[in-house]
Amino acid sequence: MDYNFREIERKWQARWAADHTFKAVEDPSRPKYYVLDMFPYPSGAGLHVGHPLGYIASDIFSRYKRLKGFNVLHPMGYDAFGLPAEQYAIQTGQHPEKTTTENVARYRRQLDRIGFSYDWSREVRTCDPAYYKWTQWAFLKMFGSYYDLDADKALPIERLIAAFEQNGTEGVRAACGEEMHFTAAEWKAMSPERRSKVLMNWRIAYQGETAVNWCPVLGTVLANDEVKDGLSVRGGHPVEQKMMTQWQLRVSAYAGRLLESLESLDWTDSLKEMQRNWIGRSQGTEVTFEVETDGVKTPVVIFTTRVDTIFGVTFMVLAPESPLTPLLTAKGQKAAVEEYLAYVKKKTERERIAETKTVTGVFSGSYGINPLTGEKVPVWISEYVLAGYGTGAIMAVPAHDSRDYAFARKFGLEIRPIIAGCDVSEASFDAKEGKMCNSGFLDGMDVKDAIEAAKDYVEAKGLGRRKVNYRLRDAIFSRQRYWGEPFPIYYKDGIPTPLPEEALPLTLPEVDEYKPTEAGEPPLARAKDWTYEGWPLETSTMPGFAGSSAYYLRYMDPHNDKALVSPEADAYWRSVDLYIGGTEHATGHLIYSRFWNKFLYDLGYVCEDEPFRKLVNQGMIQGRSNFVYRVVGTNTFVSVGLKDGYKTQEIHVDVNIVRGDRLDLDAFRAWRPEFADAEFILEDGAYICGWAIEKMSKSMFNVVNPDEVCDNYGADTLRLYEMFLGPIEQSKPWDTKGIDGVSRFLRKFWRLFYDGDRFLPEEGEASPAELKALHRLIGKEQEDIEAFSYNTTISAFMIAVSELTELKCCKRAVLEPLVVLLSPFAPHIAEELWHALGHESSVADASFPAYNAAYTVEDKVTYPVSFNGKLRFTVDLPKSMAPAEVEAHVRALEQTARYVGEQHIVKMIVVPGRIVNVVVK
RNA sequence: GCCUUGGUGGUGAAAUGGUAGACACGAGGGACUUAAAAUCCCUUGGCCCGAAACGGCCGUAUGGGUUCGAGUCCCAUCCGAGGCACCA
Repeated sequence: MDYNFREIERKWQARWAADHTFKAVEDPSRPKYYVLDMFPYPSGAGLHVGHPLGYIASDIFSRYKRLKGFNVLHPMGYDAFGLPAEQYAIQTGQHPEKTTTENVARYRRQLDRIGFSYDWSREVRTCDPAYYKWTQWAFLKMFGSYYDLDADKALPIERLIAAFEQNGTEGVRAACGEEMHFTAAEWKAMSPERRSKVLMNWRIAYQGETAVNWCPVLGTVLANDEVKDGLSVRGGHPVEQKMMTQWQLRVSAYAGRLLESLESLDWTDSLKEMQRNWIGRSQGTEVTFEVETDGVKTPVVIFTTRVDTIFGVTFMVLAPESPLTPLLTAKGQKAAVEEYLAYVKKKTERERIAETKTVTGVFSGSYGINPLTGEKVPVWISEYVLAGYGTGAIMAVPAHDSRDYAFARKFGLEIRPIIAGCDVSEASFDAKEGKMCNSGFLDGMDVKDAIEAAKDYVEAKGLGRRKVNYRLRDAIFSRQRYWGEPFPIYYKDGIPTPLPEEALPLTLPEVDEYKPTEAGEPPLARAKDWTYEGWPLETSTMPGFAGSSAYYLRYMDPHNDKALVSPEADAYWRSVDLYIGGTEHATGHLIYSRFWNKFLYDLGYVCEDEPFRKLVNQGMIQGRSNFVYRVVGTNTFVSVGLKDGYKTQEIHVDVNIVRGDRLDLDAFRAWRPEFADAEFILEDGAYICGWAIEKMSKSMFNVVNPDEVCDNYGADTLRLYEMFLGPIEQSKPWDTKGIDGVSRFLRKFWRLFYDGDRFLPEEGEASPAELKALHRLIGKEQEDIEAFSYNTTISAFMIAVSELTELKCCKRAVLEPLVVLLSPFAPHIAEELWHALGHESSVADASFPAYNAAYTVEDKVTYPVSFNGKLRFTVDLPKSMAPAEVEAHVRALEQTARYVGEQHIVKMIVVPGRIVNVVVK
């Protein structure tokens, strides 16, 4: 019997599905392990070989953990709401649900061929009303909560309202948009509209006006992580800043906790660092400057991390969008300021980024008073100060801040150094080192000490206070699009009002077109009767990250229609033990999910504070493109090695008709009609293609479909090969050159069991050499899988199989454990052989063989080693070593021992005349 | 500019501070075969000596350092990848 992978794989995939082999059931008597992949967006293009890289890695780990006795939860689903399906719908008029369903079916077919151990009974789709009911539910909970700074967690908004009724804002410490103060009497006197507006200042999900990223081409706002270099991540369309009223999530309230608990996570340092930067904690001071405008005084709070440089302040700067800007514009400067504001406003975000080096600004006509020196300094307005960070106003110290320096140089403002001996003739001196000067009471202090001393001073004198700022902004949560979750909000007398929980899910209505209305309203405004009890419903929808923020919780209890997840299921599965996915979600999904989870944790719906314990980032698989070279003006193609002799045109050729850079000539002629009569200039009888590493994409003809690899080599070979390619965290090009190696390995493995039709395994005792090969592999595999070093595990496998082949091993006692060891990597062939060995149940239910170190130790003899006439230590040497060699070794050891001195040498490995390994206790 | 990474044969890559290049691909040579496929064996970092060797020298981006011993640790430099970027 030959290794017929097509038949074997088809057979076992059908069996696993029919037997529900991988169905996970809560079982408190067994330890759980939750392995999760980042669920895919089912695009129209289908899977390419890059997608399954992470899925294969997690599948191997799942199967391994299962063999180790864990009750493994390994689910899969689809992030099915999103822009591409909607753009397609706008173009074709097809309902996005239709294309999404088709794409999902195609993904599923492709995934099934690779033999994953998913529990498909737990599949979720974010666009399914039974699923998004819980996305809407969470939104309602956020709408109904505020963040209490004393409790340091989210609490029901009713508690805040009760506090307002008692004492107004007095004594309330809670995360909010702007500082607000009112008494209980004032609160009670407010109209319902006013109260609704005021509460928005505290709600965790709230409606508020902010500068948003508006993308005119997509007709929607975008979150910060959906914009890169001033262009939308999806589609690459220009994005501009615009003030708009939008739904937002108060993620900023969780900035401190998101930062702190990062420490406890088993994620890579680089990913944690990315999140740290994104959250951007900075410790500084808020200081109040009196600003005088046409004789009127206004207190202006500025934020700085360097109060110690306050004696070097020579001007102040306001953000153009700051609400203070009109207030602080003096009459005489009004025209100039307005002109500048108009100039800033018409710039797109992209232009703003492109021109960061151009310094612009305008004088406001006001003067601020330095609270420490009483000195008057001019107040300027410039776009280099951001309205959204700190207080939107700064004190400028050009001598010690490079941005202030550039501004001062441009507008001829004074540059006053306050650190002794620094040179500011060419650039600012930003370093926090040196001795203070020109700084009153700080003079002579070291800069590091001055920072603290200045903070203490400012606080003691009541001029300001210490303040921690975060860069992390609230997430804009509405999109003016069709294909997303509708908000469970209606407008009663114009007041945003939550739908009752019983009304969920609020399902997406049918519309005649998927475009915005003529009036510029979102597509949902086209829906007939989009109302609740006669009142209009919200017409925007939620963004992509809404549905993906808590999907890992839904897998724990996917069919529950009473709760997102039952307390029992949550208490059993708790959180994801291993999460595998790409780094591209570092500042999006992975922040939102953590926020969402912490919120649910605060309200007591989940028992773990963090969703993803361990996270592994798989690298990307790039494409390896191939080229042919057409001699210009002909239909003749010249092989790469000879192309320099001709004038040629480089043409991408489909990598699927190239093997090992050799072009399949007939397939090439059949590929395109215009190449049907192509002629070739060969080298060494073959046409060799050129190549380059590029992104895997249709237009480069370098997309390799996993289906084709499964057809030609089998799923087991695909799995093994993708893992053998290199460490999973690393990006690497897909190159089919090496695939024959693993394919050969599997056939060799098969031949340990079958010689033609003869089934070889037999009873009887295994030889020491055979056991040694087996146990070395067991030890190595355990160690490597835990470290996600799958490529070295596979190498160890190849060595073991070569050894056993050479030993002509046919002992069941060796071969049977070998099948179990292989099963996480190549489950189909393992299952087939496992059943051939007479087992009824799946190899997935076998247990991982126990490692016995005794078999791997070589025969050794212990020799005493002495120097200076005293016995110092012993050394193990192979039994087979000749006496003369032993003598040489012992002398070498003595020499080394002299260096090592009195320390005790535990182990030493020696080759003739040379010490190789000394282990010192 | 800042942060995080990485730099090892023709290629993908291995190496708790201890014989660098395991394993695999490719290449070259050979066996089996009418032939091919499949399979198996040998060689394969560079240079040198030699009839042969279990011979010698040089090699992990570059330059220093720590160590009995450095691909691995420390410092500086160069190059690549990813992230952030007027965040005061």
